[in-house]
Amino acid sequence: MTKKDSILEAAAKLFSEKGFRETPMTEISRITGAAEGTIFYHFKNKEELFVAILEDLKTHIIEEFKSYTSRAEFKTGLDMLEGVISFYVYLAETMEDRFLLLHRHDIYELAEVNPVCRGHLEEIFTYFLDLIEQAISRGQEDGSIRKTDTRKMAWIILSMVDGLVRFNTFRLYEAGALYNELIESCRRILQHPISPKGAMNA
Amino acid sequence: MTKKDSILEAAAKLFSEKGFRETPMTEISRITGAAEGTIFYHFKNKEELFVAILEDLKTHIIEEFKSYTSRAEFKTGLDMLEGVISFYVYLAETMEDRFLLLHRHDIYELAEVNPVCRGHLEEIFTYFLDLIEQAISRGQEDGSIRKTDTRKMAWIILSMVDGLVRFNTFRLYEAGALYNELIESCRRILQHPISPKGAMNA
DNA sequence: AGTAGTCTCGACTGAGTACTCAGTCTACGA
DNA sequence: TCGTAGACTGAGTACTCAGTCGAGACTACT
Repeated sequence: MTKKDSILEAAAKLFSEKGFRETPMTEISRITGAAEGTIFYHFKNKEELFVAILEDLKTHIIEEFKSYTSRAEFKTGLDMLEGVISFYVYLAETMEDRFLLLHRHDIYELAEVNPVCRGHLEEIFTYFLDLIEQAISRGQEDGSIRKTDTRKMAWIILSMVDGLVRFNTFRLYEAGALYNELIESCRRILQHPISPKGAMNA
Repeated sequence: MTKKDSILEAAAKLFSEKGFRETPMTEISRITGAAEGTIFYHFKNKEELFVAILEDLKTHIIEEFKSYTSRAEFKTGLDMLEGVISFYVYLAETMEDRFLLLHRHDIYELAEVNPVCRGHLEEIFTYFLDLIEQAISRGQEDGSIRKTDTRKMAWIILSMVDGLVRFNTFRLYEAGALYNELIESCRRILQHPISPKGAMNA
């Protein structure tokens, strides 16, 4: 692993755990064994290092989702939705440290003044939303999901899932224990209301 | 208004807008007109000032909710739930600046090392959860809400509402536009599934 | 007027902090 | 063997910030 990579790795961990402002460059230097000058040799300043980390995270998350959706097979749109949600929860658990970055305020503050940062952030959320919307549309076609404004519903679902992940991250509640309720709730929000089984044709 | 009060007010605004670490004491001093020494006369250190602000926020939020629930009249548990949610959204909008404090990471980090801070934070969330749970229980008694684990459902509802408020705060989406969908979704999650109208007796 | 307690002031301290820069090291081609 | 380009170094710089301190103002009571 190159010095640059180890700087990225260590900084990602520290920025997630402690925050951007709270992480001194000296600590990144200490942990990686790279001199402080080396960090500034590779990254113009601290902010640019942060944005580089965010870009990596974006690429990684999107790749993970692409790999998942390409290998999974969904019978219905509702199945797809459940799959996507459970993969979101799974990913948030397995890469909790890096997901945490998305729940820090740092990133949203920087996004307000740094268009590159904002771009990456929007790409991540747009990707999630598109995926959810895609599942909803498909479900509306095959009859597994009732007719609604797909974008708005996608926002509602994402809010719920991400809100839960966030409570979990902050140790206010263990999201794992609510997983079944989460899926069940999504189903109730989107399914046809009439009967528990047997889809109604559109 | 006393110097102490104006310090509390200005610091609350700054901590919410810019964050704890990002707000220098000199700025609080500059805005209030109080000397730096005065701030440290009233508050032992920056952290104690932060906790004092959180305590005020807690008291204020809980009072607002108490006042609301005491003057509102709900026909059913489901009505009460809708009322509580809409009041949450309303409060998050009208006191957006102070609500923002609850969506910053600062507070959760401090809560991990400062038990007083943690106490206040838990009190706020416990209050919300209890209120939602109370509405659900009442709804289960009067038949407007189906039988489920009330605490778990309260978490789900809170996640959804708070997740949406958070997206709104971070300017990723305007929550107002999703208000109807939010209420509708809660209703779908909690109502009996069989028919759109006419409650089923327990 | 005298005094004690409360409150306010702001220059000052010293511990950090991001970033710089002059120079070293290493690999490799001529 | 030498020249050179790129990776790397770490002491140094300029600056920020939480917190201190000694002095003085205001108030209330004797």
